[in-house]
Amino acid sequence: MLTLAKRKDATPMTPRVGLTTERLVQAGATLADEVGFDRVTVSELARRFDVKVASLYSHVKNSHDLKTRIALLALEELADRAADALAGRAGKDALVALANVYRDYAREHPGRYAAAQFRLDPEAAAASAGVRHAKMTRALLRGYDLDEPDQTHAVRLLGSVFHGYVSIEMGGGFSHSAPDTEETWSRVLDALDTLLRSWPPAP
Amino acid sequence: MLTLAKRKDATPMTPRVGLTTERLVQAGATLADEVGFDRVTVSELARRFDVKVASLYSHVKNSHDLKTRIALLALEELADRAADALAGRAGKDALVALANVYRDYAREHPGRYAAAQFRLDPEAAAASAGVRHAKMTRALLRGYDLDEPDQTHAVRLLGSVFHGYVSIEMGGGFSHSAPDTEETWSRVLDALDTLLRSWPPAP
DNA sequence: CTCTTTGCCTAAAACCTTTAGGCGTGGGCA
DNA sequence: TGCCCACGCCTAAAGGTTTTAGGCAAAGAG
Repeated sequence: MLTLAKRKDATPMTPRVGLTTERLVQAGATLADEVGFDRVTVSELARRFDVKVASLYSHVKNSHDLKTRIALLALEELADRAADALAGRAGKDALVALANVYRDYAREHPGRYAAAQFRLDPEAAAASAGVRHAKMTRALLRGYDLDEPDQTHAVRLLGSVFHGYVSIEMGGGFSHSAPDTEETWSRVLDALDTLLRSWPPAP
Repeated sequence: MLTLAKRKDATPMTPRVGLTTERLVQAGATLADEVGFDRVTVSELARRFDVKVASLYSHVKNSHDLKTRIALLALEELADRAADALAGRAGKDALVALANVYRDYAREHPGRYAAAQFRLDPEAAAASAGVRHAKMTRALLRGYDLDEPDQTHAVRLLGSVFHGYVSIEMGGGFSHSAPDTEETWSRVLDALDTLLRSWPPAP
């Protein structure tokens, strides 16, 4: 739970709560992790800051703007983690590390992760950390021997697998079957490593 | 646009419109494809049937129920297409066919595809066509030489790639970069085929 | 021809979004 | 020290979605 300034008492005109776009986005991200990104609402946020709803509209254009900002935050956080994980690693070591960044982030921050999937309008997308992510995946691939355009293909494949796996797993899609997802995850990473090591030549 | 019964005239009490859960779900799916799954709303549906909102609640428990039903419809349609595509094919041929089912469906029916990703509660998930999908992917893998548990790992990998790729591509994630996604898609499928053909043994 | 069921309606409460305008409070400036 | 203005949160209000409760008329059964 968020613990924020309470001001329910009768004090006629109390000091300002100190709203900021920053704080709103942060609180929004926390809220997303608690109740799900789709339930992040301007009203709920106002409630948590113990402030009237309209007050938030000075700091955030509208609901969509709020969600966009949360998405950007999540992408940034993810990229930071990825950069950390990649530092000093190469080859399969780096592959596993990067893959786990996404998976762990999704587990620790499901709401933020969902936010990272939020459909951004082109301008926001361009200004997002999405570019950093692509760059880092490319960096990771330096440990393998791939030229263009295969490198781009590989970047996209890795992105697809990471995102696809994590999002299916989070959605419970792998639940009711036998081998635990932990084992599958490591075998999938093995397989990807093998694949990248011997990427099939164009026909 | 949906073309449905209009009854705006002054006829005191006109014949019933003929609402059914079926028709609502169908119209909901169409609506999803037109405006996006997240904008599918009981109100909008009522508007399209030219009927009062409350009338829908006899056919659908609530908004969540409606969305769940649309999701189930989409999963069913997808499974039907997959079954068609898989019939009479094996090996890489089958792999490509199945993969394209997902991709094409997402392109033709973005709203329905989004619906298929809707988080189902466990009961609904169990009753969904999700099982059929898993079975078909397993069937596809008969063309490759995989024993358990590797087969399950492979099923999950394929699911991840298909879903991940399609959903990133739909979200515009592959937009601003050079090689067109068509080429990547076919190279990714090549790669998967190669990988399945020589699945790395457990360590 | 009456009875019951079915199907859509009115009414109403609760909640979220968004805009417009108001008014203290605090920081800046003299 | 004191004045002023911008900032920060508020009230008010309109419009949309969700959901429940209860009503009335038409359609179909006996």
